[in-house]
Amino acid sequence: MNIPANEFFRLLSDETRLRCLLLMQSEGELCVCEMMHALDVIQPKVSRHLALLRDAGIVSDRRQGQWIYYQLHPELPGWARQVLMLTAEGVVSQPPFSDDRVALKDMPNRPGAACCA
Amino acid sequence: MNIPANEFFRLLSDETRLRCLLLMQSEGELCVCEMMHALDVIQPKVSRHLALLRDAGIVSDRRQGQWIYYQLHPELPGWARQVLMLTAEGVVSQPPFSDDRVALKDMPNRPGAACCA
DNA sequence: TACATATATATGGTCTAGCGTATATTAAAA
DNA sequence: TTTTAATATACGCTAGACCATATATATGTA
Repeated sequence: MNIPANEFFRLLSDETRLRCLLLMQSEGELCVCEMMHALDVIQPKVSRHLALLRDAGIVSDRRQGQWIYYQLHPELPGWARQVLMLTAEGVVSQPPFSDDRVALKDMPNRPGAACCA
Repeated sequence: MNIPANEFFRLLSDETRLRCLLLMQSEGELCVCEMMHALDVIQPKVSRHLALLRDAGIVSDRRQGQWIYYQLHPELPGWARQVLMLTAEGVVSQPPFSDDRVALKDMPNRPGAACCA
């Protein structure tokens, strides 16, 4: 990816997208239904935002059965990845980000990745 | 300042604002006319964007005579300042950011700060 | 095949960000 | 005090972002 810096930041400027990104940053690969549950957000909303991140090359996706898993794109430029790391360090202990990780852990029947990936 | 992370990124998502911020990051305090010249952008545009950054606590301003100098806010949270540093490292060698520094150096009659601050 | 689950996309609407132009404000200079 | 320079703000406009609802697609299961 070679997204302009301001475009990268534009994609981080939406709270839903930022929550998804920081959650992937800390938890690794996640499917749509996991993010729906963690953020308590309806499905089309999560999907739409993930599609924007995918189209920009910020995340990559992979289908496994009926689920589609997203993760930070492995080829994300170093500075962009570090921006996400630093941001995570700066805000993970604050809501809503802190709550998202808790809600994810509490999710019943999490699909495969968590147990048999 | 205690701006939410996504709001911080929203403010970095405009190219004009990001150019101003990265220029302040590398050059320190700058007045409006210096940024106008460096970015080749009309005055109300620069002013308006700087006002948004000031209102959010990302930059601070100081009047000296007829000029108003802006700089990254001294109390910017560590993670936010580091995000700017990393971004600068990642993109300063690319246009338009690279050109901005050159254009600033070439500016004739730069006001006080550069010579007698 | 028919149905259920997971995910994606299309649609129409509202709200806001950014723009250029015009004007107001403030300070220095004449 | 008039004028000039630097900066700030107001205004009307347009384009795009985001939303919820509805629907389409793809996979697994009965």
